[in-house]
Amino acid sequence: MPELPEVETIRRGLAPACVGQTIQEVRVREPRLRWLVDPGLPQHLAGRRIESLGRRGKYLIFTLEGGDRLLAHLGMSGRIRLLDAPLEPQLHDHLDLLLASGWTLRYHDPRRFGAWLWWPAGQATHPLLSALGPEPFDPVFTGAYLYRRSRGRTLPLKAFLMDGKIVVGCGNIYAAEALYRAGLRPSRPAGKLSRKEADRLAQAVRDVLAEAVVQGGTTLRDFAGAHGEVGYFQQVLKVYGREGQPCHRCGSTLQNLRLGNRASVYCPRCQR
DNA sequence: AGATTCGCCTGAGAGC
DNA sequence: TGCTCTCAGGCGAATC
Repeated sequence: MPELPEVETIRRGLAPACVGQTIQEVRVREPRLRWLVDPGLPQHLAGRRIESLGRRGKYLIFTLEGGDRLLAHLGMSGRIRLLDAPLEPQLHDHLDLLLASGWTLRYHDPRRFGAWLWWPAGQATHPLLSALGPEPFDPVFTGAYLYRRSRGRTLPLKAFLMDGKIVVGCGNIYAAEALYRAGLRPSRPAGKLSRKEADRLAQAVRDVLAEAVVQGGTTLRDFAGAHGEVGYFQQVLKVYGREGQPCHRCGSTLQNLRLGNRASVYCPRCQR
């Protein structure tokens, strides 16, 4: 499940093969993704040069010469692989970008929660990005910021952290890990956060995500980078997926509670 | 407005 | 073997 570190890993893997390259052809085999792929997309992209590959939260942004953009989101199960030849597509290989260099960028997504969206240059902001909160590594993302935004909120801290309007990039895995590092219980109402705890939480979010980027993300089932390489952060996970196992810090049995239909593993002793 | 639930999807695993 | 059920979850939309 690609969260910020996985998307960043893919971006870094793709960039050297994409940036400066011309898109020769686009093949859409299955347009029914999160939103229907614009039938005009192949036309829009053919013959265009990719100027840069950026990231905003969990979105990849391909900027083309002239300022038009292509927005991609991997949803739950999306993968992008670089192939040195356009091999026979397999089940769930929904979309290909064929580059003039001979490389093929192939999108694979069994659950089809992902998206590929055309974003014309004339449109200054994209509606999916306009309401997003700061990047976790942005200097504005601080304890003071988290403290201010959490005032008056009653929802659980975990849901608060996973809200992209508060901060981007934190999905179920990294929200759970950050809360463990900060010693905060996932169910705690966000508004009850003290100023000091807000500092700890902001630091924990930054640290967890930064470390995960260094490790190349978390490979639990099938996440892989652009070249098929796996991530290593799963070896660092302290709570996610460890229900019933002992806390690495105090030995207590880790508990799982369901918050808004999502698994939330925590240590009942270390997290208050 | 904030909080909560739903819906979109398929694959893996459990249980029978 | 094969069926049914549950769970996984990003995130926008709908509802309370």
